[in-house]
Amino acid sequence: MANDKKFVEQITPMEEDFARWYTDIVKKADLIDYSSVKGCMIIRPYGYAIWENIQSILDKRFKETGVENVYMPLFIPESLLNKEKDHVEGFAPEVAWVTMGGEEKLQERLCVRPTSETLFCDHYANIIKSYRDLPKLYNQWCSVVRWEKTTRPFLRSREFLWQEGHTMHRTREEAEERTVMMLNLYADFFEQDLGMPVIRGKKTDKEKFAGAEATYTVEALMHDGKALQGGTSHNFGDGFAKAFGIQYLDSDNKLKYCNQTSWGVSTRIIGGIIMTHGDDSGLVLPPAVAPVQVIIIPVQQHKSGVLEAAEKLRKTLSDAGIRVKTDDSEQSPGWKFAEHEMRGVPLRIEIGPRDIEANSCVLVRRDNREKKVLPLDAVVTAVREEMDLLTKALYAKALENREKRTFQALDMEELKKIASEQSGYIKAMWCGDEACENKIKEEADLSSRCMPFNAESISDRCVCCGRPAKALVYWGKAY
RNA sequence: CGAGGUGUGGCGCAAUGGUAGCGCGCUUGCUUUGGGAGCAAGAUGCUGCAGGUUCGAGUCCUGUCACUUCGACCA
Repeated sequence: MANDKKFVEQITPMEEDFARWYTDIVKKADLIDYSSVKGCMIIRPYGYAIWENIQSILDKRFKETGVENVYMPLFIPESLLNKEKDHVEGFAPEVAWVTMGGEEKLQERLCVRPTSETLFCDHYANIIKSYRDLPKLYNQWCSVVRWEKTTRPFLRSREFLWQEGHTMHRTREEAEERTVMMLNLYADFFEQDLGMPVIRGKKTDKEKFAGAEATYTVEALMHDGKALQGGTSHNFGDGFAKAFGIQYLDSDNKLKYCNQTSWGVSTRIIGGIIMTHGDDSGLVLPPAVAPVQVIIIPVQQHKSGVLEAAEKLRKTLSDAGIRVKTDDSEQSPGWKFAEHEMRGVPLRIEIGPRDIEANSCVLVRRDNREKKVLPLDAVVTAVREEMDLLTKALYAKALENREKRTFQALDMEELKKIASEQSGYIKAMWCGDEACENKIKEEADLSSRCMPFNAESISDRCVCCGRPAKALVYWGKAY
């Protein structure tokens, strides 16, 4: 029965319009608000708390590998940005410039960082002298600006929050090792904490980072079959080092160029979480990053003892390190159920007179709405267990979606046919020639997502030109 | 940046060029409370912004800004 009230609060069903479903969720779950500058979003407390959780998990793991946090300036002088040719060409079309200081025109215009390679390099050139100074493992949490034409909350905004790690190494091998290490760190985070299966692989030259020798990526597939680049890790070799003169005196008394990496993930992850796990009732958050992991809903809270029992339960869970809140607002229980489901809270506990009498409570999971009656003294263990099961269930469901949406093609006809009829990944062999990549983009509207590590071979011919194939590529449409 | 769509109380919408209205939400009171509760009484508006046409503009025209969809470009 769609009474009016329910109808008004409803979000657009995914199947009807995925894009609207997405914007409904970011707005109605109070993740963001639009600001007065196009493409710059206000990340509201509930949305920012998700980011804080992502930050704290990753930051801890970075540091476990020896990484130190630093802060670089917001501005990059034009001359500095221009030092590495591929890099400028890659970013020039989308940088914002500061040309005035107060009322006076600046001698040299400054760009608002779109990424900070150049700043890190400039600094590293000053502080690295000897092999004893290496490696340098720096990271910064900051925002960057890229003047995008079309913008979407979390997925593409003109200013976005991210972390960018920049490391300097003695050898190419050591840099490569770091590049892969960070990619795997991201992949584990996506899979184990966020319940998002990813494909680890290498970007083609066309898709790699401006100035990089190799770009590795973790690619996730969204519910609608579009791909999302979750995080990237780049091996720069000594390209930037040569452009910026970053040299060290090695133990053999020879002056050598450093080898460099960079790696990053952004608030785009939040968009990925929404589009991977969300459903028609709203957001579904993986417990690892959910601002509230358990919401307690007192039932018949005006009756004596109910709020007290809820508070006791809240304290027990909170003391066990679980992020928990009680909703003791005046709304009806049914309203609260729907509200917290919309906000993606992973677990709900209902407690009312019936439960109190039986010394129990009702635990409900967000993903499948399964209810369990629990004795009060078993709550902590049960909550931990259910959070774990829920993350695994999210992963399994997302993996199922990806498998359902992964196809393969042996020739162009097949590729185009699948691309026009289906939405997802298409596996196909590739000769390595950018001309074929461009042709696939033009004719099938697909971009190369990545060349997975340890890929199988489904043919020895390029899907496009029929020449001998060099790699298996996952093709798709991306956010 | 190209083509479309939309801007009206907090939210969702309505109003042949002629007194801006409805639903939700909000406030107050009572009754309710295990899946978006009920009744009653209230409050809330420089119609995105700037010009123009007109006796009169939410409505027509021009410009501008924002959001949005689809393309081209990108984390």
